[in-house]
This record gives sequence, C-alpha cells and structure tokens, in this order.
Amino acid sequence: MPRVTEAHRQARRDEIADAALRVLARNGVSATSIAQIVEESGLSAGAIYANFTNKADLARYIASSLFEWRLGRIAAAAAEQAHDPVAVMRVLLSSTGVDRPPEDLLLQFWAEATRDPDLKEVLLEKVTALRAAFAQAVLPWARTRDEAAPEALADRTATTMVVLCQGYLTNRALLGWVEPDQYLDTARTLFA
Amino acid sequence: MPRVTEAHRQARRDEIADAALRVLARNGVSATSIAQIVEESGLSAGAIYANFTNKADLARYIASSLFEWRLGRIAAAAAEQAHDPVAVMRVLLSSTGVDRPPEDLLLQFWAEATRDPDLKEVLLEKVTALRAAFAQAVLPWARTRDEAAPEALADRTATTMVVLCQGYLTNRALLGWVEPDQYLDTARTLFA
DNA sequence: ACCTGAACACCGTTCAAGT
DNA sequence: ACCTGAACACCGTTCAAGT
Repeated sequence: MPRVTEAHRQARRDEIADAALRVLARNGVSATSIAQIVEESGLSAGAIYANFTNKADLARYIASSLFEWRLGRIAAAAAEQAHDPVAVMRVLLSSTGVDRPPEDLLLQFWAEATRDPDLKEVLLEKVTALRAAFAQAVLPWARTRDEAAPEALADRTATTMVVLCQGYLTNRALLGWVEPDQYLDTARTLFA
Repeated sequence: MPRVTEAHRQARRDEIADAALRVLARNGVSATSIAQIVEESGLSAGAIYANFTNKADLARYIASSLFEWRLGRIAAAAAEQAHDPVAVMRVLLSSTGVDRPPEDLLLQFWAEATRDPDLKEVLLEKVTALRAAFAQAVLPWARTRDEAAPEALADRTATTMVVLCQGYLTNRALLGWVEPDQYLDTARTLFA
C-alpha cells in the first residue's frame, strides 16, 4: 500500500472520528447512532465500517485521543515549578480551555471500559502514563520527605493522586459540587 | 384500586427488577436488552411495559435500590464508634458482603445520569442523603476541631468525603489498583 | 384488570454493485 | 481501491386480541 494512500486513510479516520465526537458531545455515548455519524460526516455507513471494525472500535479511537489530551496537560503541569502533589493536582483539575473534552464523555467511556476489555486496555495504558507523569512531577517533593526511598514514595503518591483526581472529575461530571481549591483544601483538613 | 392489587403490582415490579438486575450484573447496562429481561423473568415484553414506562424507567428503579444499599452501609458506619472522617470512609470502602451490588453497575448508572435528567435526580437524592449521613457521623470530630462553627466544617468535610469515596470506587470498578487502607494512608501523607 | 406476542420503526453491520 | 446504500438480524416499544 503506497504512502499517499496510508495518509489518506488516516485522514479519513480522523474525519469520521471528528464527526463522531461532535455527535457524542451533543448526545452522549449511549444515544449516538451510526446513522447520526453518517449524517454528520456526510459519508456512508459502508465508509465508516471500511475504516473502523465496528462502533466499539470507533469509540475506542475517540476515547484514546480524549484521554491523550489530559495527559498533555499533566505533562505541562509537571514541567512547571510545582513539585508538591497538591499543587500538581491543582494545575490538572483547574485546567480549562476551549478544546477541553467533555468530562461526561470521559466518564461514560470509563464506565463502558468495565465491560469492554479492549477499551479497558486503552484506558489502562493512558492512566499508567498519567501515573508515571505524576510520579516524575512529585519526585523532588518525595526526596524532601523520604530520603531513603523517594521513588517508592513518589510511586505510591502518584497512584493516590490518580484516584483523587478521578474522584473529583467523576463528581464534577455529574454534580459539579466542589471547586478544585475547596476539594483540595478540605481534604487537607480532613487528613490532618 | 384495592390494596391487594397494589401489593401485587409492587411484587411484579420487584420480580421484573430482580430479573433485570441479574441480567445487568452479567452483561452490563449497554449490552442488556429487553428480550434478555423477558427471558430471565419468564414474563412478556408487554408485562414489563405495563409496570415500567420504558427501559430508562426500569434502570432508574434498579439504580435507586442499588445506591440505597450503600446508604444503609454508611448509616451503619455512622452508628459505630468511629467519628474521625478517615475512619468513617474506611468502614464504607472496606465493606463487603454477598449482597454487595456490583460497583461497575453503580459507575455505569452514574455515567448514564450525565445524560438522563430523571436518573440524575434520583442519584442526586441518594448522594445528598449520603452526604448528610457523613456530616452527622463526623460532627463529634468537627466539634473537637472547630468549636466556633462545627456544623459548617462537618458539611464541607462530608462533601469532600463523598468525592474521595467516589474516586476510590470509580477506580476500583475498573482497575482495582489500591486497597482502601493504602489509599487513605497515602492520601494522609500527601496532604500533610 | 392484566398479560401475550405479533407488528412497527429503528439499530448496528454486511456486501453486491458501482466508480 | 474505495464508496454507496439496500438488505439483514435484532433492538425498544406498542396495542389488538386474549384470559
């Protein structure tokens, strides 16, 4: 297969995925049909199935790119001055932007992954990368706290940071009860 | 409508809901069809639609009872000796039992609620009750920390406890990375 | 009064026919 | 080589006909 065709194929895949994401953002995962994606993309049902094996495969492609976006954010946060775990989480949770993927879609994909092993594998890969980025970001902090085994402390801390951020995002997607600052500050009081 | 008929109707609803829950636990929300519930219950499609307005209404009924179960747990935890927030969360997160509802179903309903206002209302009601139970449970602790406005501290703390527990359950439903004790202990280190 | 199950519009997916 | 869109099996929901 010549290179030009491969590039064209990738462009087609992204064209379909972009159209699908627009429909997903409007209607959510469970209420999005192939017919709607066909209409939004201006292509045909056959064209979608020539580029993705099925609807779950298309969803996986989209979910992967959405979680990738958040990974970019945390890498940026790690590069900033903050090395304290709470400060790093504050950057991630407070991050805004026009291109921010809808948090309820992340939650819907996360829930779907409990029943879709392939999707689970994709998200596990992303979360593992996120955890590694957290661990690297807080390593300087860990060195000031446990000079004997700072790497182990950073790893444990990174895992808990993932869980803490998940809780916040899960909550905000549905209820939006708490601002990041209140969440982190009250948590500090609670654990003191 | 005579009372006997009303009781019979309620029994029918629970018969259908119980059958549906068995299918849901096996296959998950998105892969469960009315046809499967018809087969599992031994009734007909018409009987289901005579007792629930549609599939979403049936799901709402089931989700409500599952979250109710967790509420019972936290009320029990509140009645125990523990008044420290971390100890109360430890009881909730470590609770086991044969009748424990599958956590991935809770997560799937939570995600669905971001697109279903009626389901959102049901879950909001349950979470508000959970938050109130938390607030009551930690009030003695709050009095030892802030004698001026212990109720306000208890409320803020309860909100954050909800978010912290959500994060843990969201994580465990898919990854199962962390034990409750490690999560709570490392969080303490992280915020110190 | 309640239940049955065939019928309906729509869903995800396929594949013969086109270009 | 890739796309189209009618066709297929199955989905959620309804409702005339039964008991």
